[in-house]
Amino acid sequence: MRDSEATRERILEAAEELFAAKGFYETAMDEIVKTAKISKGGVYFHFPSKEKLFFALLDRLAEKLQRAVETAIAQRHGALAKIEGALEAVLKTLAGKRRLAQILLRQGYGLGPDFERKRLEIYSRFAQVIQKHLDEAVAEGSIESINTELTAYAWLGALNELVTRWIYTGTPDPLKESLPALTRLFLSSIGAALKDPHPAPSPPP
Amino acid sequence: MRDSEATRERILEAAEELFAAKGFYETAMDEIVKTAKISKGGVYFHFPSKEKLFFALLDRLAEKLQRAVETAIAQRHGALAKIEGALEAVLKTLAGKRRLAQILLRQGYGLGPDFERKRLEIYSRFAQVIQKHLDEAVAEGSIESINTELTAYAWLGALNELVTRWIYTGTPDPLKESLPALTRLFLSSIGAALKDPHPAPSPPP
Amino acid sequence: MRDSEATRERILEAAEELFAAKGFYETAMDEIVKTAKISKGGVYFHFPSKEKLFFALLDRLAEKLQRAVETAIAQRHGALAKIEGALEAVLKTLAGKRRLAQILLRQGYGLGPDFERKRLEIYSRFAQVIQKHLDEAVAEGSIESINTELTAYAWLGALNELVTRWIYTGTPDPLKESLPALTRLFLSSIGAALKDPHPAPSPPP
Amino acid sequence: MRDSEATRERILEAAEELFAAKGFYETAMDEIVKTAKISKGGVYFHFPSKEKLFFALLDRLAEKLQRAVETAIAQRHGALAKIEGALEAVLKTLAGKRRLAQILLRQGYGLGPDFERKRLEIYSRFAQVIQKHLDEAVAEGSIESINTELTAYAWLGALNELVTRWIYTGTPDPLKESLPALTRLFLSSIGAALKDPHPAPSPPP
DNA sequence: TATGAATGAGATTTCATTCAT
DNA sequence: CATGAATGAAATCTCATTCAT
Repeated sequence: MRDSEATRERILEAAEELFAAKGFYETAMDEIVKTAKISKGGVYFHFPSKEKLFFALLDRLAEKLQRAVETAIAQRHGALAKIEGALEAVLKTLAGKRRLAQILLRQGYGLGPDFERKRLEIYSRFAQVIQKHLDEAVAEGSIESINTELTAYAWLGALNELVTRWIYTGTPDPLKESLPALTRLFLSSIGAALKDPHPAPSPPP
Repeated sequence: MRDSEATRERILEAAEELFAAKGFYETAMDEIVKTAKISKGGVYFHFPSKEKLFFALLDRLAEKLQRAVETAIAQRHGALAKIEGALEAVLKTLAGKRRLAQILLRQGYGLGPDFERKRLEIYSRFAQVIQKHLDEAVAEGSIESINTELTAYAWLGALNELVTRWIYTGTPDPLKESLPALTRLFLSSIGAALKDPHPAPSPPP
Repeated sequence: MRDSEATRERILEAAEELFAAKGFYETAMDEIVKTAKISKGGVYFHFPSKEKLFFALLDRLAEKLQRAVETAIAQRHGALAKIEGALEAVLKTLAGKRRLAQILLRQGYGLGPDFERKRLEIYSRFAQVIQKHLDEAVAEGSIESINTELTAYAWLGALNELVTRWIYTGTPDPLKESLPALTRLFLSSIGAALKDPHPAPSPPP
Repeated sequence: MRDSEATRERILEAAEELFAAKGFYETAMDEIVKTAKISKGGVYFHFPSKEKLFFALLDRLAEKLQRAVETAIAQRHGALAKIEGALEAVLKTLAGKRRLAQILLRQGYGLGPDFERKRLEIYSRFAQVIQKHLDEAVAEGSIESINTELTAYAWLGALNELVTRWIYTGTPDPLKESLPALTRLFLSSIGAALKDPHPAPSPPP
């Protein structure tokens, strides 16, 4: 049982590496088999098909990201602060894990309806988290009433595009350079102002 | 000579239809051949490979969209108004041409580095148009100074995600429902207000 | 494991038969697949390409012939006798194995530079055996000093042409008729006399 | 009519260049068309098929070589001298025309029975010339009675192999280095001695 | 005579998946 | 649980040849 899980993990690890680098179609099962140092039959024992393996990977990565976001959110108070925290968590996590970002944001597109459906499902989960906190911010009176669903997806798409550019072109640096600008952009878009993230040290009494 | 161009057109037409519906990898050259009512060799006479055919298609569609945007922009005056016009033009064009939108926004992702490079190149063209007008708006004093490049890509990404959802889920309706909300979102994000097309009842004096 | 080797053998057998009869280009992988009673993928599991399969075959046949020659040489004593023995062994082996001869001597010509390189490599191996024994004969004083390298290749070429004619025209019969004449020709060419295996009636005193 | 012949010549020239460099199968009609700066239909107007074009080329080249040989032979007197002259002529001609040699000696092998038949036919023509003069030498009493047919083909084969090596490996230089050794080898093989090719100037009376 | 777009059969190769061991 | 040889459908691409202009 323990061994089996380790094998499964090795397969997912190999698949992550290869899918991230070359995409779903350009990655052959043979390569995964070789990279994971397992046999063909071994892979098919753990995953019934290449597609299912890809989906399992997607779920795993989405969960990872979701956990990072949830942790960040839990540590802050106030809807707007939570939103800022989530944004920061997403960028930090994706910036640190190129492979994760590549698969979650770019792979699985244009691979036919099944893949698209899966991607929409994953994005929905994130969109709902964002939307929930936006709704709370509205309820709190922190921001004006807006179309929170549309806003959530717009943010997701913007993030996706920008992270993709970081991945492929290397610029601008996600955290140091863009995070404040992006946060400001997002908050502006809902009519809120950025709480000074680096407040000057208050003078001693 | 005239006929030759017609054949080329027929191939592109068939490719557009099939790639949009099933994606690059799930579309076989045989199907394009059958749909275009041409022979296999005929396709390869006009396009040296499946990939090159796909890229030619991408270019053609990008041009179409670009022309629509440019026309819309030319008819308006003032940077902000041009931006609103472009947004409307993009949404109108994409909403009316599902296939165009699908290929430009969703296909060609996760198909390996070559495809991604092509996509980045096309998006750059649009981003530059947006950025140029944002820069003008800043210069005019219509909006505050912001990171216009980041904003341009963020908008593109947001548009992409929202249009994708329209395509796959059918809701919300791009023009009637979302255009005002989206325009407001975008303009808010740069600290500008929507020129009230649907004036709210004016408050009592 | 054992079975795998048998399959490989079956493929080589089929390839030998077909390449010999029709040449490299005129033989389709489909035919090899059918003849070997294996699947297409099966062939490609054992040989990465048609060309590699052909080369593997060439090596195998060259080895076979080389073994026959070496055995014949080992059984004789004296450089000249060894040369005669080798000649006889080559003719006997090739005469008995038309397919082997056809592939080794005629196929793989005019198939492009890669093929020619391979052929030159194989011929070199044989030329070196001949040359070595010619050098020994010179050292022994059995024959005068000559350009042994050139002689080795000349003999190979002569053999090639004659065997080819036997193969295609059926005449003259390689062993019964030509062996003595050819041996005499070769030995004459290096200034040595045939050790009379068929003594002419001795002249009257 | 005049133009037509020039076109035909251009096609043959292009075909010669390409077939020599890459072989029959590796040369596409498209390449010939491009090199000859003519259209597809143009080639097919002059030659009914690729195979026929190749054969026409073979014939043309064989004729060229034959003429060189015949000229050389006509200038000498005595069967043995004629043989020496022919040998020299062949080597000189082939050494000066790599492409000619490549096609005549190496291309058209292993391309299936039709090609082999053609090659045998061409070689026969040369063999007959050699044999005729060998027979004359025997009749003259210049050499002992031998199997002249076998000898003719053996020589042809030897020449073929050696010229091939010159072509592909560049060594040894055909004329300067090998001609004397080869001539000696050939003459030895029929029991004749080389007539000093560079006689010391006879002293004045 | 010449053009070149079009044909279409056929070639090699790939690869997800299976299954006897 | 794991192995890896084998399958076979399908994919992309080639290329000699034709024919309307």
